[in-house]
Amino acid sequence: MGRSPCCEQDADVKKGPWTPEEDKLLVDYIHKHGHGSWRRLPKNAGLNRCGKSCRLRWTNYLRPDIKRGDFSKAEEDLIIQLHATLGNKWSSIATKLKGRTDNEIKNYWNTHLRKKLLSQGIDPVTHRPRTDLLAGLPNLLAAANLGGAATGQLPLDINAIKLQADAAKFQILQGLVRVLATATAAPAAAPAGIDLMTILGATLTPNSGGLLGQHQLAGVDLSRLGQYDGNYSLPPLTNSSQPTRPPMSSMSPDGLLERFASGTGVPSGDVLSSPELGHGGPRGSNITTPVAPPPMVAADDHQCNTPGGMSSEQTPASSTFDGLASLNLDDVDINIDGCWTNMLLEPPVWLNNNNSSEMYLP
DNA sequence: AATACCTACAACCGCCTTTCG
DNA sequence: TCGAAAGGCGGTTGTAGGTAT
Repeated sequence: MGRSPCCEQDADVKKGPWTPEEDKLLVDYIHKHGHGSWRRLPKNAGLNRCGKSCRLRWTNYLRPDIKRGDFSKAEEDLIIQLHATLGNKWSSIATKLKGRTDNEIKNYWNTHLRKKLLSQGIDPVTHRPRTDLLAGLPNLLAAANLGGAATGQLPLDINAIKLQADAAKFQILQGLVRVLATATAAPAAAPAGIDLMTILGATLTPNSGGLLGQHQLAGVDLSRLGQYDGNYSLPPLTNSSQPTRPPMSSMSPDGLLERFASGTGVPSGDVLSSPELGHGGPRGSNITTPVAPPPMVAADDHQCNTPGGMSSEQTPASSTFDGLASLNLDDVDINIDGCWTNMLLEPPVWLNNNNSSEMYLP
């Protein structure tokens, strides 16, 4: 227990990238003698390296059966599938991918697959749709409002905070948009996933100190709620199968978020102006909000009400800002001069096929 | 052209488990 | 049975090359 590093006793061993000469010495020695004891190998092979370093160099790079080059789609899918069941057990995953090393798979995961999943709105840790987008809302809104407070005591760059809050709000809004958009089509396909309605319900219901006023339920056909099976999943963020729309970057989420945060509700057809927070999007950019999905779960769902807004789904490995850079904002279906109907090309069937106006608040 | 920033990946570090005398 | 040595694993860091400003 508490063993010292294997090479600590020899401070002169070389570290850093291997040279071709060192590689040759190592390969030649192993071909002749096998690796035997890794600790004794460097001395026997004439290498000024730690045995552990030799082992890693051999197993991760020099071994003849290592397959190099890009990962195929099949390999990608297999890694994702295995990671979903095994977690970060890279060595176990590597045993299923012939010729790939655990280190290579781990690196590929961290540099490619993790980002890929994030861009699709999937938590790479849980392999389930991300919930932290909504969970972080209260704190981020608080940060955004710092600029309006006459505190003046903190030596913080308020503009920087605003920028951060703006960026986060865009992402949060994306999450809301996707939740709302998904809710319209979800009954057709409802694979296992998080309970988004639970999240929205707990987040938005007035009883839970949420964001929306109770009266917003008026006009919603609650009898159709049975169509919701509690397992809506998020669609990929970069779904661009819909007609071209103005880029999201041309509108501001401030108004919408402010309304959500205030608990005053958003009347149907209500055109929200942006500058509530004083640093919003372009002047005159308006958005019209559809009704949020009705709260399905009562305020006794404490998951989203805990201090700090952390849900049990959230992990340190996926912060609110993760994947922000890779998000394709231009694919978010929000129209600056119209309403969100463009993003809801399909009728809101889960509420009422005959009268889409029920999607809007009175 | 110079610099800053980003990305990918090889390599290292430290802890845990297994093996062996 | 115990403890040290060795191997293995996952997380993290360093760096080279590419790209943007």
